[in-house]
Amino acid sequence: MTTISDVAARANVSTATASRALNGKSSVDPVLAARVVAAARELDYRPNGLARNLRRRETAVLALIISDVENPFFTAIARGVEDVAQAAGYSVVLCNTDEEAAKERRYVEVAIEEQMAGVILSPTGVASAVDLLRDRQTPMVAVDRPLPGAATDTVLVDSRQAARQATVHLAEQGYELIGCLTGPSGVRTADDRLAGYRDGLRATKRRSAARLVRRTEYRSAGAHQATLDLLSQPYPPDALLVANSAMAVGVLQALAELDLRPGRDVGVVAFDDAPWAALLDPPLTVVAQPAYEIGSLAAQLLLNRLTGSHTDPTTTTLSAQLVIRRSSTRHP
Amino acid sequence: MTTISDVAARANVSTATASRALNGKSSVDPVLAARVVAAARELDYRPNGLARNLRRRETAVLALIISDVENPFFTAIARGVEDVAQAAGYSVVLCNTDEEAAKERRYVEVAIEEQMAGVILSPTGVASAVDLLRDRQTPMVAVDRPLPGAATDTVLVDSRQAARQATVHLAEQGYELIGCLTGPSGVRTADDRLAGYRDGLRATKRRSAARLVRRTEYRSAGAHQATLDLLSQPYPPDALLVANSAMAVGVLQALAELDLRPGRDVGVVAFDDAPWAALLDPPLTVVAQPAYEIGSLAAQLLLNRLTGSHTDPTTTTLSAQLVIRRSSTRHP
DNA sequence: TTGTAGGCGTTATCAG
DNA sequence: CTGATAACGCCTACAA
Repeated sequence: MTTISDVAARANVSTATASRALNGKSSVDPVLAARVVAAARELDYRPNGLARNLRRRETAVLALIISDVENPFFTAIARGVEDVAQAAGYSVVLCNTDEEAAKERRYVEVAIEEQMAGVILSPTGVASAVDLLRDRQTPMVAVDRPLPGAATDTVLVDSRQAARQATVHLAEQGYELIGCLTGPSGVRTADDRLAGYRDGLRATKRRSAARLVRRTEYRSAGAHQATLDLLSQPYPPDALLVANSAMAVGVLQALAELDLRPGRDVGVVAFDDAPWAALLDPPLTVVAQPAYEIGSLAAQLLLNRLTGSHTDPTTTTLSAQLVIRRSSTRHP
Repeated sequence: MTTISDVAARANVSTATASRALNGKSSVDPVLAARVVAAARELDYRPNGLARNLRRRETAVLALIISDVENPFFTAIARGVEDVAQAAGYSVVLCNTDEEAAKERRYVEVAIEEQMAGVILSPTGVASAVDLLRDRQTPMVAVDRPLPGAATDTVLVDSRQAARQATVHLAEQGYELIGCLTGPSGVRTADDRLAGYRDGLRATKRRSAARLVRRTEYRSAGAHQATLDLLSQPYPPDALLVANSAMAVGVLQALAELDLRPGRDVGVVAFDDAPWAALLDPPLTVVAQPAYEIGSLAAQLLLNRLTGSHTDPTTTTLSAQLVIRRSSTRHP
């Protein structure tokens, strides 16, 4: 490994001058600077980031800790984060928690130990991991889900309002027994979507019934089973509000197996506008969340903190958009 | 920031002993060890990974450099990598190149500068970035696409054979003018799929015609346009082989706009078995690639190198599976 | 403008 | 088994 002192030696200068020349910081005699740059090129010198960061006590790396790399909602967030971070010279490390508090904690520890500059995370719920960051005053932004103690910049989507709107929409289409399939209890977005669903029922003078609600993990398999379960009841729901797109896959599979057609037999609205939603027959009505914007905004907030802004933490709530397609209208 | 010497001081031992106790390496008097551990806990000590890695000259982080975080094929690879890496105590950094050689190079440089333990990448084609790794002898595994010079462990899928098989399948279903939509020239998987398509035509005594082939980037928008283009010709194709699932979205959109029904009007087979493929009407025939296995195998190979295996580089070619659904059969 | 020298936090070496 | 001490590679006072 060639080090800066190799470069310095070859250029016949001190390591200090070499460092200065390479970083373009303080003023260096152009002649010497040229010699240094030439030497560096000849030796194919690459700075050792570890040493540099150890010295500078910071790393130009941001951690983005999310609960599912395979969920398009989160990968869209990742793009938003990455575009902004890149532009500012930061790299982004994507970490996958699988909704497990233990993994989240582990990744937070990694972020701390590697002295990463900041963390963007969608908290799994339990606050434990976050306290570590708070204690160390590592800049942090919460996305998608708020943090309990919440002296933290946060970017959310108004899930509850969106769920309410979707539910009202289903009611207006004439569906009577509207069911809801949401994520695990304790996961804030799942709770919010359920609350919004109940708001919607109330607004349209419907009674909410526990038998119309199922909670599973935010994945296809659970939703599939839950749907079969819901629809095998005596008075099954004639519409479903589904809390994310992975679950929607399971729901639609189940409906197909039961030979029920979305829209005609069972109204369906799902969160997240996946690229394939419009391809289905009938096309799937969705609640489109501004995922890319969440990511880019979160990154922007984090960068502001990194450059020393000491304003009070803000919470931004973006709104989602109901995109009505035919899975939620009474047409056959 | 509390350092190891704080811990040592509080436990009344030297930093050396503290380090040993904390790492459980060499044998330490149980009494002292206990004091150290207690002190560390009381001070909420977190080791500084930078310093440790600088000293150890290695980092327990692997870089996974892929061309598109939003492509389910790559996220599935990521899971495979992550599961294996995690189990071995490594963290995984996911980097997104957007198929741009410049970004690839940048991430490779980051990986080198941060002294990451190894790199798994799906090369964009140009070899430049890879040479950096070779020169430094950073352990590396190529996935999905081979490397030119190729003294490197590689995990591939037999795209060509799979494309051939898919094409033959379409021919056997009675489609006469089979077209092909593939990725950019120079991207190996795109070239292979095209070659396999031509193999398939040849095997079924069909002539290949340039007018039945379109190449665009591996994304939905380009495929959409290309499909409109292909089908607006005098003698349009009656079947299409599509090189990935993002492109399939664009193709299916275009078909819907033209009021053409997959299977009946235009046979369609696409690479990658996305979770939604079976939900479409008609369900989409796909070439399922073993993405998770690619990732886990690649990670395993990399870990072997890290632990000092000096065997010759291997190239593993996994096979893909044609999953026949109704988009490629003549039923209406 | 340049060079010298010290330290970032850890771990490895080598005496004791 | 323990403790000084010397690196790891880089950056930055400080002095020249």
